[in-house]
Amino acid sequence: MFDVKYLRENPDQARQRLATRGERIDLAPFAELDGRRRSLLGEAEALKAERNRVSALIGKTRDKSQVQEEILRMQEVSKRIKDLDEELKEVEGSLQGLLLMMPNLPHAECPVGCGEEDNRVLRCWGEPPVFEFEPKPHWELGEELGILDFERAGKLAGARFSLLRGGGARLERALINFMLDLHTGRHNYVEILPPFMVNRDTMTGTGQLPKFEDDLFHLDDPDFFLIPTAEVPVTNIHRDEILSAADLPICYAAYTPCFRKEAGSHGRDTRGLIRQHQFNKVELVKFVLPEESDRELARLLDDAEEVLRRLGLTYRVVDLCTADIGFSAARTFDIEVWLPGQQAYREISSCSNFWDFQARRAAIRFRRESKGKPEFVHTLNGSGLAVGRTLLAILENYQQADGSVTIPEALRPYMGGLEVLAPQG
RNA sequence: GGAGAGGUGGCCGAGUUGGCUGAAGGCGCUCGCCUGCUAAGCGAGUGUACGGGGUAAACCCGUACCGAGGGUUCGAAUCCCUCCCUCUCCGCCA
Repeated sequence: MFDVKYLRENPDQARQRLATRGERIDLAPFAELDGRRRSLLGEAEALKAERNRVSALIGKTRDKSQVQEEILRMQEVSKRIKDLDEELKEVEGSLQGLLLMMPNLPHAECPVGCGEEDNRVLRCWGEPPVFEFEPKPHWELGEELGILDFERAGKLAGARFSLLRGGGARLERALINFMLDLHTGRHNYVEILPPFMVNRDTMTGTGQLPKFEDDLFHLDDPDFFLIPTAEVPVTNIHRDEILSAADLPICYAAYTPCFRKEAGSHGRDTRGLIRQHQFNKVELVKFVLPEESDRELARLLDDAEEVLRRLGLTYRVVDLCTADIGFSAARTFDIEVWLPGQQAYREISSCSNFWDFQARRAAIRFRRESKGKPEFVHTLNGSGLAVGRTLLAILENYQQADGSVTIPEALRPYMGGLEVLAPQG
């Protein structure tokens, strides 16, 4: 969310920077509401000061008949205050609503562009494997191996669900453990296992609400949402807190399932594990000093890349342009893994720096010194990695001519020493 | 689900015949003094947000905040209502 003062003092700059996202934002309503708020506030507060003063006087007067006139006058003042407060509440509600719908400003170094085609490939790692045969897509491999069952998942739940079986289920579990062990053991993240359902405040803190409610699964009875990513509960861990600078950076790694409606992507990636209503992900989240956030993003990105390097999967890193970064992000790097079955790079991780955008919404602050003014932290997060997509990448990249799949070296300890997923596995 | 207890500042903990309590007291923390070092001791300070003033930092003024929201009242941490959360007992359950 925006700093109101920044918006008040630099409306042109804000509009220009937002325009690079492809967002045309009219700041006139903001200026209007902001002005009204301040004038209402001024009047209401002056009256309250008056009332406080007179009420104290009335309190000190034993003989209330002497202040009868003042009491009557304060009755009127209180009525006026009530009216003003109601109007103020309305104005502040509109103002807040407006601010909550505005996306973050892009980072100054974020490439300016109009769409996906303007994203910049920063680097590539590994070589796409060469096959002596026609590589299959993972859904064929998985079904032939008996480890992936989309048909029965459809019976149980519907489209965009999957069911893993035997070695497939184990591989998914192995990947989760492998990723968590790597990040907690070698990259110094603290493991978190958060709630998978959260309330509205939590969803608002990270930016999913109010704008993207349609993308979320919602429970009516208690007003809960299924998390679309661990970013949501984990970032909100420190909502409404003032941290000490000495505690920063705080780095968390969390495995959670993620639930997304995928509204608006009908017909896309309908086959296979790419786009599911429910998928597993290991997420990395950081709370850092503002001046460190660029560097911390580079580190977080490298921590996520390390998973792919250890698994021997070919990937590239893409610097998303202003038109392609998410609502809350100021800068985003995607990691895309090579999928032989589709002859394409596909996103497997998205690592973002949110600056103080989420911190403002969620009131996550820190103090440099014990007497210092609280400042907003910068929050970062990235997938490390999307587990289902990692599993499918392994299936496609490690497939053999006979339809079996070799288990990457690094995962074997997590697979009870298993080296190959063979048919009927 | 049933019965009861409770939610106050970083923490503990006063405050329920409404009024000068942003909030006693203690702990913690910060600065200064003292001290051979440490500890103890002494003194001072120690919330946040918003609005206004100040070129600005400092600072000053005002308003709000005692789980959340509403009500009563000239005035509410204190009274009333609704909700949320925590704890205890019973039931149920992994």
